[in-house]
Amino acid sequence: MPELPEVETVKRGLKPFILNKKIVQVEVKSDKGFQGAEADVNEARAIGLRRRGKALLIDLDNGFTLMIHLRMTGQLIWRGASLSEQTVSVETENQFAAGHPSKNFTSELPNSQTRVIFVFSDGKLFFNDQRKFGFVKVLPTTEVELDKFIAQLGKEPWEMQPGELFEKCRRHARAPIKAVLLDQKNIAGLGNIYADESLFYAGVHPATMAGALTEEQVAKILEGACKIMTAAIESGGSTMATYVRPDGTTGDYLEKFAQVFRREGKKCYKCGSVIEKTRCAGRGTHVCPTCQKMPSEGTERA
DNA sequence: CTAGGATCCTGTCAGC
DNA sequence: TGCTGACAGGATCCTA
Repeated sequence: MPELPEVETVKRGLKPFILNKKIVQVEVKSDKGFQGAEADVNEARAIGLRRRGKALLIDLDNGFTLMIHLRMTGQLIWRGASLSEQTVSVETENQFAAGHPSKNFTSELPNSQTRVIFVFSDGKLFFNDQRKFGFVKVLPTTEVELDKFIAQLGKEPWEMQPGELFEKCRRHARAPIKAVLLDQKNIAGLGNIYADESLFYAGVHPATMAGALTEEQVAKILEGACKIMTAAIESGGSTMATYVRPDGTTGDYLEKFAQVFRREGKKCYKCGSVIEKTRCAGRGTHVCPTCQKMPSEGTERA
């Protein structure tokens, strides 16, 4: 799940716990989840946390940087002192959990999904991932911008002008607009949730060919992406606090802001029509059939 | 060059 | 209950 707002939430939430702290030891449980040399991390101090698109960057005081990508199901969980061997609740102090919401947020760690453990002097940072798509990569700080993923990344939504996104749409004129939004080379940070939500905001059907959109429509989509993601960050992205209900049961953090995502079969908040789930750009896609009109014949693509 | 599909991996859920 | 197939919030690689 982790898209831009979730990674930003991880960055902000983790900062007070690990900034200026020293990594005493790294325990790699899954080689696939750790690229680079452990020796370049041991005994290093975290001196800065940054984010580019969906990538989290932790700069160390020895000239190296940890690049962490959570992909679909990654999560970062901080447990202070001796909290790792026990279950915790939202009220527990000195803990923080964000990323893909799952029961790992509150359960004992490590568990079978733990890929890497960063041991600090006063706590542990767990990198968990149900599927092994996410990774931690150690690279020289000066080479972060040269990393293939970072180098190709499009602009952050807030730094992009509507005209630039419109130009991307013209470049990919025959692709559905949703595919254009999901391609990180065009614009950084949008994933399946925020692409669907931004398109609903703009009243644009996801299957509309990008080249058929007006500059005004593209501007509206970009405006939606910025507003929705800002609101998501302010409400805490996907953290334990937004995932665990007051009574302790776990739920869906999307309930708090999603207009269409995972709302198939339910009524549109705007017009009352039933939200539909279809497939577009190879992904599950949610639309309000009334608010997001299918373009006229010949301008669509399944 | 672009667009679209397969693919990495584990877990869950619907349907039989 | 147990099995099977579809699908899951990402990004890359391969093909046409």
